[in-house]
Amino acid sequence: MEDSEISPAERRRLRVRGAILDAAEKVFAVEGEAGLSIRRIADEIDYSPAAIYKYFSSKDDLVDELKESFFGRLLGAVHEIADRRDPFSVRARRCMTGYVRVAIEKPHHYVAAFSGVRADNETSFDADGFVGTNKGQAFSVLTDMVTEGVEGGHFRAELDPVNTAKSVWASIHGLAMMIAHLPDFPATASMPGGMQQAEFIDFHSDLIVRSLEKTSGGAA
Amino acid sequence: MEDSEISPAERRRLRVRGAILDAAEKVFAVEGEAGLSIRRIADEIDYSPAAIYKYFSSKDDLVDELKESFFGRLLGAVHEIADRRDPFSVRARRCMTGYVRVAIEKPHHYVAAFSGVRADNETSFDADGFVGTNKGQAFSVLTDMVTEGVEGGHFRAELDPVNTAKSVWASIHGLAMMIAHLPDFPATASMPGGMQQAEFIDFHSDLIVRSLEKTSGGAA
DNA sequence: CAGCTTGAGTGAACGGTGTTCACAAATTGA
DNA sequence: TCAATTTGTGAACACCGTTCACTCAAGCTG
Repeated sequence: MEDSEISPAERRRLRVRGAILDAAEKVFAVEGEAGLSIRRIADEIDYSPAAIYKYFSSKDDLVDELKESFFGRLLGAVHEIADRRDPFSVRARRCMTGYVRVAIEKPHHYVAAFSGVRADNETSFDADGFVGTNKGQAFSVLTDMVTEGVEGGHFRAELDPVNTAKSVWASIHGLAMMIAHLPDFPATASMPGGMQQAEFIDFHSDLIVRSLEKTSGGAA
Repeated sequence: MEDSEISPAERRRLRVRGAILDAAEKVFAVEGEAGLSIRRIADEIDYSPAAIYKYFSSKDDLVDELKESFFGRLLGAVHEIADRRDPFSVRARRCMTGYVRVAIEKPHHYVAAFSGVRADNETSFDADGFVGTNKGQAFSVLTDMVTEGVEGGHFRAELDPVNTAKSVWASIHGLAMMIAHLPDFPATASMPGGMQQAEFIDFHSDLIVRSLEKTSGGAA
């Protein structure tokens, strides 16, 4: 076995590190970044607050790892959908609905994943290191999909894949954010014609795809 | 003059209150909610931190007032556009581009206006007090526009105004949020075919309107 | 085994936050 | 002028992220 290179000490270290992340994840999922404090994590895992700094250089560092791992899962879900052998039109829709669905499973994660970008570093959209990011990859999945749609003749030929993908991303991002902030955004019981959440996500995705398709004219 | 009901004392009080809000606004616009602290405001206006609590019951209260007043300006701008006598198709597009344009003039305000909703109270989308809110009014402007589009025969007849307006709002909200978080979201110099910001907002709005229109098929 | 080095873990502290509270000062009304 | 109400304050409380000198146990080396 080649993995015997990791010593018991390292294994112990990794276990404690994991415990920190687990505790943080649990609090973060329920109460968001606001409810998460170093002292709280330390309390949860029966360590002193200062101990955490042996494993993470700052709270931001710790939270960034939570965000990245969440975005990794989100990316995985979208990739899994995009790689299926469904007809293009259903695949395209499912990419969007899937994105929103997974994103709002952990609203605090999704919101935080975008909110924190500014303070971090100058995460320009096109800066180096974006393409390698989970976020960057999620974007390239979209770009590929639009490209395929244009080349396959499903989408209008004049659509530039990069800009179109950005627009699509913005639209589904908007819905995800809306639901994350106003949990019952779609289902407004008091308003007539309100939809359930899943139904509305389909509706929204359908509108987006329609805006790209060659022929969107109704029947007849 | 009937406004002589306000005594000099009240006028003084209002002036101090205004000074607090002004100082807060100035800091908030540049550094966002993170950079805003009661002590900082107090410093700026040469008062003690505790004094502020004679005018606002909490920091959240103070910030809420900033957000509401910003959203009021945003609402005013959209209304102003919606009430113009332009042809419907340009008015519809301008509503969206205008919304995004004004929203991203104060990115911190716009982001905060949505972020804080959750903690506040249970601001369900359809709860009482939403229609009276600036946010609620901004939404009804959109609903009216979609209704007009459907009734005027510009939009597909099967579109439900309420759900459609929500979808449209989500899409433009998404772009506004994207730009607020990633300031150079549209203009990716390193990627070929990148657009400038204003150009991209037009592009995005156009896609949205196209998804609603009866005939979106390309030429010929 | 002794001795030394390395790293984990800690308690106390620093500077920061929002907020409260008893108290002083000033302004108002009678 | 005197009482009452309001405005403003300084000190404190409880929290926050973070640092630092310190202890102590584990691991390696001779």
